[in-house]
Amino acid sequence: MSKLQHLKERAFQNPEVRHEYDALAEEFEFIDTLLKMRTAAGLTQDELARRMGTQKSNISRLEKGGTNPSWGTLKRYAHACGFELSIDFHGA
Amino acid sequence: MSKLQHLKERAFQNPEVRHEYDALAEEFEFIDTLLKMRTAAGLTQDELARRMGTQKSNISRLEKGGTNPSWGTLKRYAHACGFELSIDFHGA
DNA sequence: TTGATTGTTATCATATGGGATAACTTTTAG
DNA sequence: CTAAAAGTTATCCCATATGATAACAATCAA
Repeated sequence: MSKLQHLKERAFQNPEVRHEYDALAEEFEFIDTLLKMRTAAGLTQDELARRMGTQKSNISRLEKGGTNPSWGTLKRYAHACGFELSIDFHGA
Repeated sequence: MSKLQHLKERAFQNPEVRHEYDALAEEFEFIDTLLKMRTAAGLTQDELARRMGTQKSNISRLEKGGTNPSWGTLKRYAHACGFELSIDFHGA
């Protein structure tokens, strides 16, 4: 195992660290999903914004993370990219 | 085809009607997902509310629909039920 | 029936999501 | 290099999601 791996494991012993890490990982994945949709649709932020009836700055804000978008906003984002969105839950 | 089916098809010619219908269907499915999580966890609204650090009245409001909850709220709901939540998109 | 549990509704206060605008930085094409 | 396109950041404003409390209705067991 690499030294880095070792440090990581040690750090993960701390629940605070672990939780923070997981939260970040989730957010990355979340943003990645948005970006995948937009790039799959071949749209710029500006074009997407227009389709959603909003401004590119707001799209950027969304895609930079750190916010807590509503389900409605996410659906509109998806629709503007030509997709449907669904939630599903799975055992923790 | 039943008379009812026939009426339905006629009504669906109207895009307004169609859209409204789809929106309702989506919301039903959405609420159903929430309910499925809570019942799977065997929780009452009150118990769930306590786990989420809120009130049962707010849970009821959520589950009655007509609102536009944030992604964060949905995740907290799921977590309180012992689930993880994920979004995925699929071709319209 | 009656009481307890569960869910609903109404209402208020507050935090924040999201719209709008403008200036700025980064990236890309010529 | 330079101009245009794409993305970012800051700010203001408003609508509304959500917390809190309380009274009410519905369900269910004893």
